[in-house]
Amino acid sequence: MAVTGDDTDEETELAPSHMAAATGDMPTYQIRAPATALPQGVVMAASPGSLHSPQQLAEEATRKRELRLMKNREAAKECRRRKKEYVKCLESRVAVLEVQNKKLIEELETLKDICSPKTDV
DNA sequence: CTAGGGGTTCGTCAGGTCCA
DNA sequence: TGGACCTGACGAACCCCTAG
Repeated sequence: MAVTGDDTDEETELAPSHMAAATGDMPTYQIRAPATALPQGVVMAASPGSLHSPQQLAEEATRKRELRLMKNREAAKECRRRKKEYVKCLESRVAVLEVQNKKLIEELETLKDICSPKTDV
């Protein structure tokens, strides 16, 4: 996300969405992706109807768990990537606002100089 | 050289929200 | 309401730096 000099748009794609998740005051910064592509190598389950023996059931449970862990692993990576991006975005915004603030302070000082009564020396 | 402290990254779990 | 998804929290592994 390129942040240009005086870019002050209020609604970036990373703007905090609906609410603070779970515990906190930290805003969320996610956009629900419409679809998640399965990582390579993932084989979808056989139809449940084809399972018979306890061993097959156990294998299916194991396979489901591994699939879940893999998906969560990918989700965690994506979540961290978005968070980094969000933090970068905030930092850029801070930089922009600091520049703005500095300019305003300078302007204020200039106006004060102009408006204040002169003191003779 | 090495113990250990601080920082980063990663995988996992738990608990929350969202949606069919 | 159950399953999918998201994310904070936590611990482990790793790296780098520094004092002794």
